[in-house]
Amino acid sequence: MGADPVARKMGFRTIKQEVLNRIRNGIWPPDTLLPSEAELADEFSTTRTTVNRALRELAEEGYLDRRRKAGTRVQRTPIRHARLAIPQAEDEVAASGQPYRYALIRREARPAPDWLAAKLSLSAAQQSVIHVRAMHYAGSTPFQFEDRWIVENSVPQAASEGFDRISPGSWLIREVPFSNAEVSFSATAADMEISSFLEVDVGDPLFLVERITWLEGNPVTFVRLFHGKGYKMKTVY
Amino acid sequence: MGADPVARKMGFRTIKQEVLNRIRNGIWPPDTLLPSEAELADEFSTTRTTVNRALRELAEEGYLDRRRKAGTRVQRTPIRHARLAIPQAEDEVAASGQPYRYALIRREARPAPDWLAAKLSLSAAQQSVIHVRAMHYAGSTPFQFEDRWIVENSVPQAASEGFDRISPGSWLIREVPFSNAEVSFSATAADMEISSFLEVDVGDPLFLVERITWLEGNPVTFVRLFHGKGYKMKTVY
DNA sequence: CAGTGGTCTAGACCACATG
DNA sequence: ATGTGGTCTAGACCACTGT
Repeated sequence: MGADPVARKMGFRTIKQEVLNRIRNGIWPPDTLLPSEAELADEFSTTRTTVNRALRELAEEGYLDRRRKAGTRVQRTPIRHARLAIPQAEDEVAASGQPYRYALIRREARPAPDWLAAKLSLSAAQQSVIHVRAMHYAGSTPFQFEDRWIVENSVPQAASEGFDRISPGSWLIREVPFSNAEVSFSATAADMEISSFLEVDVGDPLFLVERITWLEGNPVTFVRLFHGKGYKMKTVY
Repeated sequence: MGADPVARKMGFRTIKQEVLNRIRNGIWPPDTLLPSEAELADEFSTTRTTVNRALRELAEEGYLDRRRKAGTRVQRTPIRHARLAIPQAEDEVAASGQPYRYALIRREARPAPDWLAAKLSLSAAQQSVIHVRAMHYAGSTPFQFEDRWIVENSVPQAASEGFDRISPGSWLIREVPFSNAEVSFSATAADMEISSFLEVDVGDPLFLVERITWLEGNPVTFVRLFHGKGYKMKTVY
């Protein structure tokens, strides 16, 4: 065997695959120090640029750990990441082929409650918030109950928006498209109000998505999205 | 104004930022066709390689849509993706600083029930499965109830593993580290058995992770992970 | 067919972390 | 101090796809 007699096209994809194979076959067990980029480039008869891209992507995908001077090592436990889309209710319903409908329940401007001020670390100037509750439907079926708080100081335009035709989510994505967010997923029990809107029994388990959004360090919005019975968030990795 | 008088270091990061700014400021509204890589390279006094990396990453992050010949366009609705790690219970507990404990409840080899055979599209040779139920604890607190099915034909080594000292999850990651998976997250109600193990009331909402794993097209395992009260899966994006 | 992105080459300089 | 990855340059050929 030895070197491949008919060297195949050595693209960065081929190199990624070959490196994965060597890890998989135990040639490079976890924690192994890989040869340097220069050495690999030589072995694969290619340039360091190409090797770099292959290794950089593998590191991004969780298989390798790279550090300057220290070199490239095989991760002890490959940390796999699922990539999951966080779609708007509207898009999610539309993707299922059902007609989407939005309905505002209530919109009110008011001072931020203490728990919200604490949760978002609101400054004195950010104490004025807008509370919006709304429903999203897939056809005639309740899809999602939205309970949202918007920091007026961070998005002044919200003061003049009634949210009776457009959902706060869609509106925000248009007004503040580039933001950072912290999301959490959990299970919770339906309270009386939510159960009536989602048409489930009180106490029924609901899939809950909570998200805090910032724009350049300023808190923009906190939202709780309660999903109807049977909802599953799926992904592949 | 016009051209920047003191041109700053034009790395691919700077270009990414500048492109994002132009989208954000409405200079390049959604659906806009961006200048070609060559033109941008010229504008930023850099090479096409650098521009390519900037745009490629922005496309990967969901901001741009790139097609040969068609060019690069601004996404209508930026599709944001959250990257979330799918850790082993053991790692998750350890990360919280609490002592981890594993306890096997039952392990039994048996023919696959019909629903499982259907769910995994099991062939005739894959009808023999191992059913494992186990608990994961954080200190003395129940953390996770694991209900797992392993296809014996796909992982023959499982036949001689008792799973009384090592959890099926940890064992599988060692034996079959490179697999594809389909994951779903949902909320469910605790049944009598699970509620007793997780020390919650029957009917209480539980966060449920379900995962099907394949190795080169062959079904390896199906697992349901029921998480204790108050569990939240968090991520940032 | 022609224009665009996709990728590779060959070489260089630099930042950084480790020894 | 030195080796490694991080990044950039300048140029080239190719693959795909819209016109």
